[in-house]
Amino acid sequence: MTAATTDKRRVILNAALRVFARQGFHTCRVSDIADEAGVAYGLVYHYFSSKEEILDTLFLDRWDVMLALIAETDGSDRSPREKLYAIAAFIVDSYGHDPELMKVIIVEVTRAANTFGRTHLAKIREAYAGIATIVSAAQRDGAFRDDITPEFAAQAFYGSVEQVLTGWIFETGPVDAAELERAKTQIVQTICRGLERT
Amino acid sequence: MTAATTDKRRVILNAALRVFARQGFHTCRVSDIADEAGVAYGLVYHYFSSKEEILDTLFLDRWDVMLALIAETDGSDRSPREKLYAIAAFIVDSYGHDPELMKVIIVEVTRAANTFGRTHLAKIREAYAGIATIVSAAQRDGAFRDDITPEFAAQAFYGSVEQVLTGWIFETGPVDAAELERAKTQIVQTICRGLERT
Amino acid sequence: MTAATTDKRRVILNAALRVFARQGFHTCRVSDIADEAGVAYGLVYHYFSSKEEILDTLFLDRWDVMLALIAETDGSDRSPREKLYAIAAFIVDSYGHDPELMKVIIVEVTRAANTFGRTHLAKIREAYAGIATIVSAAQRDGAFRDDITPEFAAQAFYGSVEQVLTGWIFETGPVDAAELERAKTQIVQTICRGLERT
Amino acid sequence: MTAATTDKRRVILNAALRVFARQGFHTCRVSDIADEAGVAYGLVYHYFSSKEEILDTLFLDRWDVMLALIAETDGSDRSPREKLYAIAAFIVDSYGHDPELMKVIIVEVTRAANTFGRTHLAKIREAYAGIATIVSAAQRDGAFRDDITPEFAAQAFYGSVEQVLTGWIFETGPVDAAELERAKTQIVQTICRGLERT
DNA sequence: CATGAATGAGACTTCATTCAT
DNA sequence: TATGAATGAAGTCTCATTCAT
Repeated sequence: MTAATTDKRRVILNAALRVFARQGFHTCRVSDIADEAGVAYGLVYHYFSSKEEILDTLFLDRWDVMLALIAETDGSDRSPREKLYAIAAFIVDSYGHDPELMKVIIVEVTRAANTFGRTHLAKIREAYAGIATIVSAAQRDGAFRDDITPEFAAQAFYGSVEQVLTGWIFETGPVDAAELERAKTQIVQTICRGLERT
Repeated sequence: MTAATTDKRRVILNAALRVFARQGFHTCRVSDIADEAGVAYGLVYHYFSSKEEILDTLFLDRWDVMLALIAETDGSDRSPREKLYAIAAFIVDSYGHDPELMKVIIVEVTRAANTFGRTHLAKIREAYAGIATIVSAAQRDGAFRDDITPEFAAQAFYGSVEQVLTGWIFETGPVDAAELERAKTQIVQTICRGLERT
Repeated sequence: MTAATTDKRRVILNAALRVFARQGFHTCRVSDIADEAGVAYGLVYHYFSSKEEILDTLFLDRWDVMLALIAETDGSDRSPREKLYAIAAFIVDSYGHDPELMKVIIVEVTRAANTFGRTHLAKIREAYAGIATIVSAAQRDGAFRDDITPEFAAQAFYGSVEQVLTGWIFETGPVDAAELERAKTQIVQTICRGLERT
Repeated sequence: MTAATTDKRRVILNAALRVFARQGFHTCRVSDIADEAGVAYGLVYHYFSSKEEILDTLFLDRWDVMLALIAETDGSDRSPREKLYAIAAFIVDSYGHDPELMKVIIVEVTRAANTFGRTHLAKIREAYAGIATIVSAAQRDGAFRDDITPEFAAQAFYGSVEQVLTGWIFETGPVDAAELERAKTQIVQTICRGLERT
């Protein structure tokens, strides 16, 4: 029996993810999480101080990985288009790999502006800022036009990506690999063509 | 005393809008709405069958206007870029006119996918479909390239607009007229350049 | 147009009867009565001071007729068995004639001991007392044995009658005339045979 | 400290019984039950899903004992009169032992035809049917006449018993043992004499 | 670590009654 | 008489969190 199997904290976190994805954060009860995890009610409070903290943990764990990816991409010497592709690919593949996690992050955090979005606004804006930095550099390099502000460009890029994921989230069936690839290409095509100097 | 002043239904609706914008739908109580409207608790239930129905009303009243605008735009003989500009302008100006209403619609409905977004999914998708129709026609006319699907183009366009509004919603101060104009232009610039055949 | 047709008080009373019979006193709303009567909400309060007073009126109007019948029967020179038959017949025929009224009286008043039964306890007991008086007289005459107290005899008699009506009330279909007759006979047969000196 | 003292479910059930008997089911609040039990409000809902379920439990627990008694009596080889005496004695003694419980069962369930009586109609009718079975057998044996249907006989018998208890329920003082005995005898005397072949 | 009983504040909704017109 | 908008008290049920074992 490995540590991963018995690490109750992890078990609870995974259970919470499934429950949040299925029922929504506000609609589910802490007992639903405990039931899904197969642990006693009170144990949830042994590992987390509140229901909210569980969601915070799920969000931050993943979001920080993305921020790191953006920072790393920004620092690399790829072309602007390749950089944006890398970011789009990361988000899209995240969905492909763990749709439930991305559903929870988008539906319950980044788009839940009155609750968690508020709490994590700074963190969320870091991502936009990172993308804007890439655009800004591309404008200095002459690769991108400068009639579009980097901030707006970042919003258009991130907004497009999130909208595509939102569409998938509310479709019934799973999304196949081909569709994931197509999405990455189309997002970058559309936005970069709109940004690039011809 | 005009009808508008005494129409309690309207008074309640306006009060609810302010309360939803300020506190959020889930966080506010029906009594907050009654207090804000200056009416008795029970009167809210005289005009609306539930707190939810008030939000539905606020959303549908405005959304239907937008769907009509999209349909009308689609039927007009303007260029694709002009059509998309008209839609972006409508949404952006809606925010300029009544930021609270747009905040509530975006935060509590279109982005609240687990609650009202679910209920109004079909209505929301009508908007995407309308935009896709415009793109599709532009592709047939040869104005737009056809390597981007109309559905994806609609998502990129609408996602960009909503993301811009979301940004404003969480800024502290009001948005000035110049910024509204700049947003319209930049959205259409970016997305249309990405879609147009060169 | 006759007075009976336009007497709104009567219209409301009849509507209330139907509504009480269908939905029950506690479950129905005053607005249900107004709707059924086809009058405005507030008019109900013009004629009656409360929902309760409507039920009181329905009950007392009928119950007083029964008390009069019992008193009259008691004063007549019929045999004890004929007297009890007259009372049983009156109650059973009341059901045959207006099942809704009897349903409301029994279900909402005489058997609703914690609410109206309490209010009208004295009135209800007058009926038992009247029956007991008949039994008592029969015992003095030697027609009935005296090992059963008149009070108990009255309870057995009235309890049997009410139980039979309760049975009908919760049957689905209407009760035919033959069954009404059979009930009268069987009640009087059973109880009187049990009371009569052989 | 015995289990009976600390079994909170039992404590709540007993408290509810007292509260229902005193204030009536519809008139009491769940908080009254919690207060009477000396527990927190929410604990009531930890053990019961609704106020209604508490009443159901009180009713069914006792009613099932009575149905068992009727079935057992029916199967025994006593005389019909002894059988009916056993049933009357059981119900009357139930009142002697726990008048509050019988009050609640009669007032709030068997005579509350529009609410719980409706829900438990089938259960209640089982009792009538059991009594009718006893009468029917007595008619086949020749002990009882057959000019009274078993169903009617059951109604007369049960109606008489319930009417006697209803009388006690609304008397002020407690009922002494002698009166309980007298009631059993008089019920069986009256009804059986009315049913027996002479 | 683990359990789940216990707590209690909080919110929606209902509806009898009043009242201005 | 007649209308129906307006009032507001009341009660059920939920559920995050605590705590004794």
